[in-house]
Amino acid sequence: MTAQILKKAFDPFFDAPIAAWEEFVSYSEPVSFQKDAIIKEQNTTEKYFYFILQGSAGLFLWKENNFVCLDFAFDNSFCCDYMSLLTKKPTPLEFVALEDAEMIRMKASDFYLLCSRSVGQAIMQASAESSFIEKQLQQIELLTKSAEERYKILQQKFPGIHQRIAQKHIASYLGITPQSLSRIRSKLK
Amino acid sequence: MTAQILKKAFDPFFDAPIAAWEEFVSYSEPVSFQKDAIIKEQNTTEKYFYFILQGSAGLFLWKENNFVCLDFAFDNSFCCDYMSLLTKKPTPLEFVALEDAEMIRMKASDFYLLCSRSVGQAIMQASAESSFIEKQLQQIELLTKSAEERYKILQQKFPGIHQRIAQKHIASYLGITPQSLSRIRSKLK
DNA sequence: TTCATTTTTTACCTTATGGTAATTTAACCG
DNA sequence: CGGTTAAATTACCATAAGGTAAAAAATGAA
Repeated sequence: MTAQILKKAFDPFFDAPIAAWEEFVSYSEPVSFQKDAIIKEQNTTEKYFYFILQGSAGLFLWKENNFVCLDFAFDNSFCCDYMSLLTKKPTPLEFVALEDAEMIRMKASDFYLLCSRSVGQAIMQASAESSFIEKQLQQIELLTKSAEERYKILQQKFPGIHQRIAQKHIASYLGITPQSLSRIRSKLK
Repeated sequence: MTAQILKKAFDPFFDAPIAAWEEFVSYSEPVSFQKDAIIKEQNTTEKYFYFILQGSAGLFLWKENNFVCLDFAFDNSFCCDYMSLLTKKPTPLEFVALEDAEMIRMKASDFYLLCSRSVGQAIMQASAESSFIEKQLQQIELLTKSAEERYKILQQKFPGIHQRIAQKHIASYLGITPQSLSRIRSKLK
């Protein structure tokens, strides 16, 4: 059952009772996307909060003539254009399926509702906090590590990412061009 | 009164009743720091949540042989090693006064207590959310803007920052060396 | 399978930024 | 106020990464 999957996925991070996850799932609906499907278009407001059961997705931003990836999300993680969901305003961010994906999702209005309920509220607070921490870690990597080091860290965080995600997306996430990542990779092996 | 200052500072971002800010202040104590005072040492756990009444502070990370600045905080803003406060674990981050500063602060235990109270809880949730959004904006700047553009954006965000903060700290925040920032500045004028 | 398209690799040169060091300027302190 | 220290500037060269382009490889569709 889906609530069990959620509880298992998040138990290492914070202890929410199974009832909280069951409430979470009760507000959610299943949804699936094909690879490259645009889940949320740029300059729109996020309407859903997603949990990936299987597959992967990425949050992108248009820069000059190509996309930059701000975040990868894989199986058993929350994802969405969180900035837009929180501000209830459109953002230039695009949310894209990077593989065929099975997700569950909750309407934004239900997300806000859960935020105000005692059970769901702890989950939402933890979600905001862990999102901040992840972002700060990304900032630290960008400011203190070389592109090569960032690539190694990404591989440790998501082993096998190179088998699932196009190299150009990984390169954009690292803040370099696909050519540079290709050079780094050939140097490493 | 301090609660008024807090309400006025945050009214543009979310509407908390004055009672919430009064509760916030009731848990807080005044504290002052001299320029360059280390408010929290690296590899310790954050014990307080601060609000700056006057002055400025920065969050730093040691990199090889110098410090990198992750965040600046000026008058009328919250600050602390938020990652450490949330995880209750030590971080390599150092929190430093960049000018003589007047702050109020709340013990971490009171911060967690307020998180669980209905009034304070909204503030804490908003704090986590806005911290995330700020971090994501920083990540976007690092990934999509040149050092020169990032410098211009920083000046717009904190007008007069150059009169208050050492250039080497600004350079480290931008992800470049003081020499590079000096070159950019001489090119701009 | 074959063809078309996209992605990755490689090469060549350019550019932005880093490293070292010396000089000038500013800040700090007695 | 002068003297010491730290910070900012400037110059020189080194290096990591970008831009363009072309070839090779992989992917996807018919």
